[in-house]
Amino acid sequence: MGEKSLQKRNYIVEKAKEVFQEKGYLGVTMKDIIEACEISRGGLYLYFDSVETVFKEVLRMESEETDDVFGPDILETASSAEILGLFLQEQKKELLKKKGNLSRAVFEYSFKNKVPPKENTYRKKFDMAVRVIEKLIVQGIEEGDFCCEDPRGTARNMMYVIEGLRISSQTIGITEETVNREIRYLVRGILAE
Amino acid sequence: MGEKSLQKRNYIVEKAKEVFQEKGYLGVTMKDIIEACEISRGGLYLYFDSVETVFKEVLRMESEETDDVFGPDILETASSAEILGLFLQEQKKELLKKKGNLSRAVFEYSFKNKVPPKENTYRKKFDMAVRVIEKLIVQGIEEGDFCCEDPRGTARNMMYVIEGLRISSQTIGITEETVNREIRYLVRGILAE
Amino acid sequence: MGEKSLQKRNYIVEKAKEVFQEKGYLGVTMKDIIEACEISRGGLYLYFDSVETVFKEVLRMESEETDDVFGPDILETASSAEILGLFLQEQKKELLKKKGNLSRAVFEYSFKNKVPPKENTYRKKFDMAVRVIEKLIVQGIEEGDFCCEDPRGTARNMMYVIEGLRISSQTIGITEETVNREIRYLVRGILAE
Amino acid sequence: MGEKSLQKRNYIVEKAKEVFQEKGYLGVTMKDIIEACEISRGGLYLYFDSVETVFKEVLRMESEETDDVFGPDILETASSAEILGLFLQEQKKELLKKKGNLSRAVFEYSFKNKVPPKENTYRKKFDMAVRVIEKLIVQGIEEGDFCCEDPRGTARNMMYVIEGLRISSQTIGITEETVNREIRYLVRGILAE
DNA sequence: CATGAATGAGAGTTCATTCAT
DNA sequence: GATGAATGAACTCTCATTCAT
Repeated sequence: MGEKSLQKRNYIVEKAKEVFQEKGYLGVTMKDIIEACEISRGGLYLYFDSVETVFKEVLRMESEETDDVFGPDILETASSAEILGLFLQEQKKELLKKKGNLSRAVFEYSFKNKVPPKENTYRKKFDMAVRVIEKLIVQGIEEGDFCCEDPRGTARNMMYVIEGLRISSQTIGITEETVNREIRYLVRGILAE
Repeated sequence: MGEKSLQKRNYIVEKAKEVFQEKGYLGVTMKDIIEACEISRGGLYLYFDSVETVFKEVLRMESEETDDVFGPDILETASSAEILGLFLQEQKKELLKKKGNLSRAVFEYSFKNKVPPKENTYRKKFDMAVRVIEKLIVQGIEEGDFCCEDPRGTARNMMYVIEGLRISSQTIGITEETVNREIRYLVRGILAE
Repeated sequence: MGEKSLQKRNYIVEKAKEVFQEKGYLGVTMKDIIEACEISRGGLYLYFDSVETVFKEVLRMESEETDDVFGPDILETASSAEILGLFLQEQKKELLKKKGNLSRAVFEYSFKNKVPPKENTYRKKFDMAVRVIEKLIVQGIEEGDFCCEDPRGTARNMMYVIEGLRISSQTIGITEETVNREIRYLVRGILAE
Repeated sequence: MGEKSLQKRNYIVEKAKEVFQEKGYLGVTMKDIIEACEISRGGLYLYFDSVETVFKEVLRMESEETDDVFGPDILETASSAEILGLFLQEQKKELLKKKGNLSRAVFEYSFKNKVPPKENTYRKKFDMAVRVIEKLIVQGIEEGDFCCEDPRGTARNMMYVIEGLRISSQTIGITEETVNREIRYLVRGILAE
């Protein structure tokens, strides 16, 4: 595949991503993608042979793009407590955003395709986040900001709360105030008095 | 509709429920339900005019059936701490069970049909559970078993963790040990030392 | 079939007639008739085994009812010219009426079922009308009101104009003024100067 | 849509026209058209999304094709009386023909879809015909062949007779002799003695 | 007689997928 | 590479007709 084709492939993935953000995963048809891309039916099949293939690629690109949330500057200058605060704000922003939210699509895809843990990028992200939080808590304790007996358990707990908020925002709906309250609750639990 | 047809209607709902448990909501066709019920095309349409109508009825029946988790005996004899423990075990059992789990279907349905909070039975269940937990915590404090500064916040936190576990069990997959660990973490947070 | 049943049968025909007047013939289903009659599905089949059977009966009853347009009083006291005038007014009223008009149904039925002339009640009515008009013209000539070289041809011409107006009122739509104008034209053609 | 598809589209319209001529409008299904065209289900939907759309197109093409009945040669050399005679013969031929007659379909379509006069092509054709006949009568009077006090009324009368004959040929059935007789009657009415 | 539940054929419509150009 | 016409399977929904009660 030449460079031209690669560009087109990426273009398709970009456009398809918008469709998945809009409509979820189940319910998205090849036709939807074709129309979003304004290409021909056959054209899409040159690059992808099913909605699933496109979606997997969307996920792959997504995970490539979202590697570094925090720039090196922040990591050096800010305290762990501050970084954890930023991290949680980031999570809040993501789970509340209406447009450009792949959550629903990811959920729907996960429901249908039970992926073994090893290849489950969603799971990897979860575990990674737990480790990051844990590390921040440990550092925070050293820095005297936090106080916590079970950093790993607390980190996991935080992530499950975030997952709970994420799914709730897609189902029963939640307000920003609700998220703020939950985050405050989480942080209060580890603050050194 | 006579009593006979009411029986049949219930029969259809029962069978359809199994289908939704098996396949979720999106992706279930009238044909799936027809085959599960072993009735004719037209036969199903006598009772329900769309998959959605059937599903709503499944939910309605479900909510009717699951009213009283705790018998009066338990409520009188057990301590609040014990009841909360039972409640959490109940949640664990439900969110871990492979067969007979409507979670996926409910999620998929919620994604597609954003229901206003007032009519959202899923939300009502959530809020009800928060209130129940809060009350148990307060009583537990009085009974000297628990110690907690913000019973309502804690109750909400517990429910978001449970929601997080529920969605995780449907997506990344979780083991019973994981759930146990999270529940222990939650309980430890309110135990009086 | 007892008297009771006969009553019910007639009731069905009455109600079905309203349906045919409303919706034509093609497009009317057994269900439509059942709903109009507020009887059971099986109930209708006890009396009629198809929409066509019902419609034939509607036509039969219709032709029985519409025998004598003119009372004996009128026939004795009025002049032929006056009677012809009344007859044409009658035709006008019928072809213009919105509700209670079987024309469309009769047309649709005739299209589908080419009936041999002998049994074609619609045709019989046409021929009968031609004869009546012819007779009136002949009498009108004797009475000195009309002047016409070919009474039968004129009578036929009048009926074809009326048929033309009838179908036009069902397709392109016509106003009462249009019908008046045509009738005046027809009458002027036979008036003695 | 490229030229190729335009050809196919026209092909479909041609074949569908035959179906409508055969079976009328109501009662024609997409399947009928599909089978007549020997194409696939989906194939038809590429071009038309309902029976009605196809039928409208049939009518549109029909009206495009039947613009000029009379060549310029005839119009220059023949007398008005002769042209009127030709016109009436043309009408006769059309209303009597068994195959290739869209009348029934047009009637059925008109019954179902009351079209406002402005857009009603069937009505336009009627009005156009009235004007043509009127003009011929006026010219015929000038040429000394005709004698008529109310050319427009007469023209309208002729057209209503023709409409009457047309619907009669589809319902009660008429012979060529009947049509000839009526035409003779009409012409005799305007011939100068 | 009367009911209405049940059946299955058939109509409409959409879409994934292929393939000649 | 790219197009879009073509196919047929699958889905939704309606109705004529039957039949046990």
